[in-house]
Amino acid sequence: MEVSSESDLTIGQVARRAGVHVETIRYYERRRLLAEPPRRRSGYRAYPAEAIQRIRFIKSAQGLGFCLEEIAEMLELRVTPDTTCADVRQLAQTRLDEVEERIRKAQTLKRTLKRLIANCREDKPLSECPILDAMAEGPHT
Amino acid sequence: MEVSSESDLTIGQVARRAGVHVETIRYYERRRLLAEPPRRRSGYRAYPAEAIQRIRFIKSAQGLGFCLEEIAEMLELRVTPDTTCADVRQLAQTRLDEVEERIRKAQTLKRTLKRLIANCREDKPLSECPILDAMAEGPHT
DNA sequence: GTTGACTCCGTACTCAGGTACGGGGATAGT
DNA sequence: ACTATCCCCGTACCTGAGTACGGAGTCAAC
Repeated sequence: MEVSSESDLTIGQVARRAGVHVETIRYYERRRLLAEPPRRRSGYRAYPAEAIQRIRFIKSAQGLGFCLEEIAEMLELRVTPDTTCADVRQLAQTRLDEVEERIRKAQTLKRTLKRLIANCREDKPLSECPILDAMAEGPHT
Repeated sequence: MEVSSESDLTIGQVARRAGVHVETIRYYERRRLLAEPPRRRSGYRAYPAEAIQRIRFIKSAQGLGFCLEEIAEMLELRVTPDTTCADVRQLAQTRLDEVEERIRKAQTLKRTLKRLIANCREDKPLSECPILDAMAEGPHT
């Protein structure tokens, strides 16, 4: 943890290096995902280099399907004494369960769509279209 | 198509039978998914029984992953002369492609989460938590 | 010493698919 | 006749994750 104020970054520099927009950083600050950084006398935010890592962490966790609130929770955990790996694992497990559920639902959907499309190979008039018929019938399985 | 005005339904009756809220029906009307129904002298909407089927169609198509705009498009097709089953099939195929893509992405995600959780079986301190470490690293594969 | 790029701030807007609110008239049951 | 429920309408609000706007101050380069 270096404290040199020479190497501090502006919000724009952080944004470019982390691959996000300036507004996104301010948004994360509002959402308490990023601490309020110290300011220069001009009022400009002065970020330490670690800010970039933290934003990458956030983006990365988003890529794993976590929402910002959950990410905030993980970042909290990280500074709360006496929490263990198991607490984080619990969050990840919940996410995994949800992802598996999403996959199951999507696969049901896929089968239904495939079946409908397969039944619809000819240039029938719409009045006989099996896809429209199926949708007129209620829930799919 | 019966035109008996005796058997017309109020918006609340349609809503209950179709399993949606009254406001949802008004919303669909605004979104042009449902035609404006005739009114009684009181101003109350008077729906024919077919309205229920149409709403079920919408809900059913939503369950297949179609958004309201796409559903509106399908409902349009249904009354446009010279469209065939093939036009509807095209819409369904696009939806299928998207669903398959979603599944692929979710499966990658699932594998990543599983791997992370598996590496995290012990009650390590957070400082060594492989999940947090992984998220600090950037995009996942 | 001036231009152009950057930063500040608060607020409002985006998308989708609804849901909620509130004041007023209509209708049905008793 | 009274009450409970239903319906009318327009408008505002919700979630999530940002994006956009706009006027004012600041910083760096030439």
